Amino acid sequence: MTTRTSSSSSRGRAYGGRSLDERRSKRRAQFVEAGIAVFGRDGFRGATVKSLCREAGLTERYFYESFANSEALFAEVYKTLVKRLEDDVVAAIDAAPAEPEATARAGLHVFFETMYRQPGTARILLIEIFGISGDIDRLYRETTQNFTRMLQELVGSIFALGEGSGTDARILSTGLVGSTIHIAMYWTLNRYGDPLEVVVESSLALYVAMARQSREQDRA
Amino acid sequence: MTTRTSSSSSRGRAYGGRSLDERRSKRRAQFVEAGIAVFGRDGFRGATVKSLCREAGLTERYFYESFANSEALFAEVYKTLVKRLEDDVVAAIDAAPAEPEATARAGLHVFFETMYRQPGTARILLIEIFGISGDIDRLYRETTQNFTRMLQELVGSIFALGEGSGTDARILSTGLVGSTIHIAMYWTLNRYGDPLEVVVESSLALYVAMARQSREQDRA
DNA sequence: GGAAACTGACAACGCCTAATGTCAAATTAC
DNA sequence: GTAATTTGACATTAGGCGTTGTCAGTTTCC
Repeated sequence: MTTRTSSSSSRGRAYGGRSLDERRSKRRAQFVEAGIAVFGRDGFRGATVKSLCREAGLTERYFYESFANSEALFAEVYKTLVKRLEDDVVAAIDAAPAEPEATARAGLHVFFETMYRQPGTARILLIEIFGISGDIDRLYRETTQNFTRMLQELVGSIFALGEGSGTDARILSTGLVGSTIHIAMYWTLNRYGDPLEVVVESSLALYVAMARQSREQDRA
Repeated sequence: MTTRTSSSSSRGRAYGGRSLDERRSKRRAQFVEAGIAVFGRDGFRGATVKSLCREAGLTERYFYESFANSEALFAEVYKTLVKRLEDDVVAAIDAAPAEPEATARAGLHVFFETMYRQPGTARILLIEIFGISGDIDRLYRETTQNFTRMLQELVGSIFALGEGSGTDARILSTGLVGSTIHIAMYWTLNRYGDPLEVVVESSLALYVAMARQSREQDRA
C-alpha cells in the first residue's frame, strides 16, 4: 500500500527483452490457441483449466491473469475462429467472379472446406457453442446475426428477398444461414461422408432457389 | 448369494396396490417429467441428480434404479419430447387439406407453436442437445435423419427434389430441416420477437421455393 | 402376527475441480 | 552487485457432485 509510486515505478518492466504488455498478450494468445486445440478436441465440458494450461505451456496463474474462467476463454476462442473464417470467406468472395452465383459458391466453398480441414473448429463453431450459458447463447445469436447481415450485403443481388406473402426478409436469411450451418453440422457429425463439392452445390441450391422465387415474386 | 430362490420368490411383489413393474415404470415416468422441467429450465449443465430427484419427488436410489446417470435420463427426455412433437405434427398434417403447401404449413404451424408455448421443450430440442457427449450427438443425428425422412414421405409432392446439378436430395432435405430448426432457434433465443404466422410463412417459403426450383429442373 | 420386501430420508465416501497462495530460482534495473 | 520484479512449479483450500450405503418405518404376503 505504501511502497508503490504512481509513475515511473518498476511495475511493468521488460523481461526477456519484451515489455509487460507484450508478454501478457503473448500469453493470452497462447491460451487462445490452446483453447482452440483443447475445446476442439475435448469439447467445453471435457476441458479443464489444468488441461488448457498444459496445452498452452503456462500455469494457472497466467490463465487467471487473462481470463476470469474457462467460459471467458471459450468466448474468446469462438470470436477468434469466427473472425478467421469471416476473413477467409471475404477473401474468397473478393477473388471470385463478380456474379451472384459464383460469389455465393466461392464463399460456401471456403466455409465447408474449413469445416472439413479443421474438425476442431467445426466442433467449436457448430456444436460446442450451444448450451454453455446464457452469455454464450447471446454471443452465438449476435454472431449469426452479423453473419446474416454480412451475407445480405455481400451477395445482395442473390438476396433480393421479396416480402410478399407475409414473410420476413430477416427470417428468410436466418433460414438460409441455418440451412448451411445445419448441413455443415450434419456433414461433420457424419464424418464428412459426402464429397465436398456435392455439399457445396446442395447448400448453394437453396440460395439459388430462394433468389429465383424472390425475383418472380417481385415481378408479380 | 444364498437366500435367493430363482422362481416364485417374493421378489417383485405388489406394493400400494401396484406391481413392481408398475411402480418402477411410474417412477421412471416421474423422472422423465422432472427431466423435462429441470433440463428445460436449468439446462443439462445446470441440472444435478439431486435437483432432478427433488423435482420428481423421489430420491437418488430410485434415480439409479432407472438410469445409469443424468445423461441417460437426458436421452430419454429428448426421445420423449421428439415423439410427442412428431405425433402432434402428424396429427396436424392428417387434419390439413390434402394439398402440399397446406400440409407443410400445418406441420410447421404445430412445430413453431410448440416451440412458442413450451420454451423448455424448445431449449431441450434446439439448444441443450448439443455438446453433451458423442452418444447424444449420435442421437441428435439419428433423430434429425428420421425427421427428414418422415418429411420426405409425408410431403413427398413438395419434396420432389431433383438431383440435377451435382446436388444430393438428402443434403437438400437436411438443409430445409436445418433452416426450420435454425429459424426456431433464432426465434427462441430472441424471445419470440416475431409473430408466429410470419415465422411459419417465412419458413414455409423456403420449402416452396425449393419445390418450385425442383419442378422446373425436372421439366428441363 | 411375523418375516421379508419395499420405501424414503439422509449420511458419507471419494473424486475432481476451480481458484488462490507459497516460495525458490531467474532476470532485470539502478 | 543488489534489491525488486517476474516466473513457474507446486501446495492448498474449499466446495460441489455423483454414487453408494445405512437404517428405521411401512406394507405385503403367508
